[in-house]
Amino acid sequence: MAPRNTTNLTFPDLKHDHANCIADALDEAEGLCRQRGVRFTPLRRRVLEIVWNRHAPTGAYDILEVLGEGKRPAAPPTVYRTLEFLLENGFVHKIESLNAFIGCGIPGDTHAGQFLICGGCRQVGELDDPEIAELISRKAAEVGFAVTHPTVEVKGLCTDCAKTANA
Amino acid sequence: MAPRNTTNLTFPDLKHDHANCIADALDEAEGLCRQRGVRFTPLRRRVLEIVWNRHAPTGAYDILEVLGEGKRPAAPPTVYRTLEFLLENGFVHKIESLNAFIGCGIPGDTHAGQFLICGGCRQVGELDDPEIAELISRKAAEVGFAVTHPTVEVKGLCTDCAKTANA
DNA sequence: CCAGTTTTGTTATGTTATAACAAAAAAAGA
DNA sequence: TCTTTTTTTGTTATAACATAACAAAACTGG
Repeated sequence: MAPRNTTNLTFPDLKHDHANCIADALDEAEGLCRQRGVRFTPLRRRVLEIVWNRHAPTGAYDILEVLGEGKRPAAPPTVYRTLEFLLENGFVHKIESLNAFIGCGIPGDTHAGQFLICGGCRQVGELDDPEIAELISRKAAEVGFAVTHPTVEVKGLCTDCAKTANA
Repeated sequence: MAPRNTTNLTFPDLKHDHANCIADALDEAEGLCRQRGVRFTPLRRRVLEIVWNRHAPTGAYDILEVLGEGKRPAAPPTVYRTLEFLLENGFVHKIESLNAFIGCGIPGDTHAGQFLICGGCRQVGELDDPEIAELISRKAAEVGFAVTHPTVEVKGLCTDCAKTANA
């Protein structure tokens, strides 16, 4: 099985098998929906596919535009509702600082997500480090705060963009 | 000197001396502006005061409304520009997941901010733990990502709200 | 097939944010 | 001090992001 992109280790590898990575993500989502007894409708599949296609943070209105191609154009609530479903099921994450959505590399396991947002190429890598999550929860607990959803969004430069910046 | 609120340890203490905490924040900002050779204009002072007054995440349009009281109402760019200045100088933080702004408890030292967002009372505590920042930077570096701005926004319940929830 | 539920469509509107340019105020140089 | 330049603020318009409310359609379980 070809490696899915946006692993928990690094940035999307530009050399990866993109067609397969999308197909895998869709298959995985479908399986999880079946397990959970929720419906993976054509619309939901399509929206998830659009997000994975971009392989980068995608705004709701971008999705809307793609959805409309060919067919009668859709309205915002269609997309937002679908994204809500995909978020609840852990198939996408929302990047708050970008008002955008991205496919989750590790659905199934519900987690908050730790995102590395490159200011150069605008790509986002997902880091899911339990140590970070745990440290945050522990430090918060020390001041009496019970964490339910620890989100980390860090801005910086990915390897390639850092190289370019230095050159 | 009365304790400023939103410390780096806990939630805003409801018993703190609010009038002084605002005055201190304004004085501190004024001093830093002088040091830096930038202008702490009446508008900038006023916006920062409004944010501190709320002592909770404040939306740009909330600020706008307060600014307009009495005078001729201001327009959005006035507020956004002023917030931009306050952000650049580290006097306020933006909470991305709330699209809102909050006074920074430790201006002067530029830092990304780690926020504890209570889902009960909507208060936000600022935690500025160097260990967390460092761990994030280190883990990111391990995958070749150079962090410039590590932001943490965690949702959960503060001590009081957790108690209430259990009762 | 029927009743109930879930999903999607549709219209309208609310909320957050910025572009572009004009006016006013402050700083800097003569 | 007067003039030039820079910075800040005002103003108008619009872009970008998001949701409420209700109607229609599609699916589910009896």
